[in-house]
Amino acid sequence: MDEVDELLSIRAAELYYEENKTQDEIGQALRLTRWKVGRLLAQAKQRGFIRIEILHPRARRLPIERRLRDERGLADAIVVSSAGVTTAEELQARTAQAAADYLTALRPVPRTLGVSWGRTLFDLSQHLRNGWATGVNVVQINGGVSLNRRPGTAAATAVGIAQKGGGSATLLPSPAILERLATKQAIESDRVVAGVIDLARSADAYLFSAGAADHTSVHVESGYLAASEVDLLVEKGAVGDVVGRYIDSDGNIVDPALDARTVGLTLDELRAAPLSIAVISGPAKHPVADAVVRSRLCTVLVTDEATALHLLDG
Amino acid sequence: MDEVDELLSIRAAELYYEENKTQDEIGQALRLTRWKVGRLLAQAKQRGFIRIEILHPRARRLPIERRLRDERGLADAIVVSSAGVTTAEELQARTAQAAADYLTALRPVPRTLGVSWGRTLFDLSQHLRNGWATGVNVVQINGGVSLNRRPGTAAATAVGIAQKGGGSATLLPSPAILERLATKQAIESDRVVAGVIDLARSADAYLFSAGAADHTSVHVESGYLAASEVDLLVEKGAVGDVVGRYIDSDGNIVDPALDARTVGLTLDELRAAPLSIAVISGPAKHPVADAVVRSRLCTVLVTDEATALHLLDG
DNA sequence: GGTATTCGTGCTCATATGAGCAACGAGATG
DNA sequence: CATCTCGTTGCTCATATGAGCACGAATACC
Repeated sequence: MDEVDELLSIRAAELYYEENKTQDEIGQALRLTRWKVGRLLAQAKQRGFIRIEILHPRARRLPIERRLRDERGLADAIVVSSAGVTTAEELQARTAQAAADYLTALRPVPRTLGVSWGRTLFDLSQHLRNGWATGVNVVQINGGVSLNRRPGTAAATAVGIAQKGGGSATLLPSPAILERLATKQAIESDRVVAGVIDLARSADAYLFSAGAADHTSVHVESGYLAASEVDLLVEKGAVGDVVGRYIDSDGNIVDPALDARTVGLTLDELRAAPLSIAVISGPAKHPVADAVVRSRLCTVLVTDEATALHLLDG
Repeated sequence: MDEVDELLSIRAAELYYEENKTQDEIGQALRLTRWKVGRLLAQAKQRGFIRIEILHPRARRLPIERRLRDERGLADAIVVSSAGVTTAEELQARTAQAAADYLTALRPVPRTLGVSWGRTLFDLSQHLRNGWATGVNVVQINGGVSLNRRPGTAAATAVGIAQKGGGSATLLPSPAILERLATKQAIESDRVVAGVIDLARSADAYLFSAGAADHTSVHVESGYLAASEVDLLVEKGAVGDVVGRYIDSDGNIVDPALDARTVGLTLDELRAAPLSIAVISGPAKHPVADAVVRSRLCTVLVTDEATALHLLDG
């Protein structure tokens, strides 16, 4: 295709897409046959001169979703468009909304749903519609009594998802991380706690997010970890946490001693699940998202466009 | 249109524009008739959810061009797309290229073309192709011996346009602005200078740009005006200059005494021309562009998308 | 210099899409 | 409660578009 044709294809595209002319009319205007016009338009598209965007908070990027499924072996992928997004909150809200939509449309409806907690999942619980399901029981899969500010978001997340789904929530009455291994073992051997964890193991599906390994982490905010401890984990290769457990870029536990003091489902139990939905968005979480997908911690990923492209490029 | 339909129209748009499905296939996927799908897509478009952009340095914005013609009474308007533009130079280059294209396609070809000078027109002269016309004579319409750096761009502009158009250039051998009125009158009564100005008055078409009233002005750069003098003009309401003459937002001369010392075509002579092409781009020139169009200094405007929208909004 | 090959062109035909219309149903109105 | 009105739906038909094909010109190759 020579330069003249390139210019003509642009002129044709202007008349076609901006002026809504038919290819025949364009042909008359540019002194071309309508077949030539059709070919010019096809070339303009094929060469990437035409960009079509869907501007809507609920818009998804289906081609990227397919690439994620095909190239990264996911059972399903939901990628929200970031076109027109200005703030990080907006991106988070879009992703949470998409995850809520996915849950709502999920068939068969899980009878028991294991959930983690955190900002993203709380947001998700807020975006769910009342009656999104009829009779879904929710069980927490990792410890989560918030120590500092915003107490109860962990509980509110599980309870919210359950109530709106016409079911009830089973909370895991334990801190996320304990200071001493003996305490953790004692708690896990408690009848109630052990019962909840057993129930969590039997869930039909899991829903969780991931945290970045930095000072904004909910673990720091909630007081389970000091900022300096996170720095140490990063030095050991941590890229973020999943259900409270810090992993490196290969999805391996970074600090086994710390992990042993963490209450809840293990990562291998999560990996064994037939349906585990990860909801991860934002540039800060690109490394964790990568680790989660590579190490097959989830079968379904809900994320944003930029994160998805990061996963595909790397 | 209720919320459900809005969501459906987005789903339909995804399948239509990103997955290249037919409306019939989309109907099957979403359990709708193909007519419903067509209507949903039409609504998505009409509500502005679908954005189609043409990404190319030569792309123009025809709907904006039409609005400029219709709403601002221009004989013609060329608006280059600023999609994907990152630097000011790029925008300038696109606009200059579009003006060069316009000149090349102009029919009837002007026998004599009056030109101004400046960065924009120099850029334009560089973008013209050899042989863009056969036998166009170019005449300078305002004084333009550069005093400081980049000497000769004024001459190079006129000569370049003429040579590439198979004609010759007639230069106006005079400074743009003289220090004393008497000197200006003396120069204008010189046989050669008077002849050039007469020729300029008889040109078939004029091509000029406009300068912003700030310290980046070519007049400051060329040494005709001190930065402080420009500040003074701004205080008196100047928004920029056209062929060396400073105007306010209504297109009136800001400083008649200064204007009397400026050599070249007057603004009223320019306004009387049947074809005068202004090439103006960049955010800094929004106010001058407005003044030029409002006061009918040009019949044809070549500009960028943002400037055009500024003219239409205000 | 003749022949083969490739590419672009204009066509036919099948398909996708949009305009316009009649029938239907939900809600308003007497 | 009957009727009216308006908006929605599924349709028919006209039009716009894309796929595939045969031809001819330009280029490569023997």
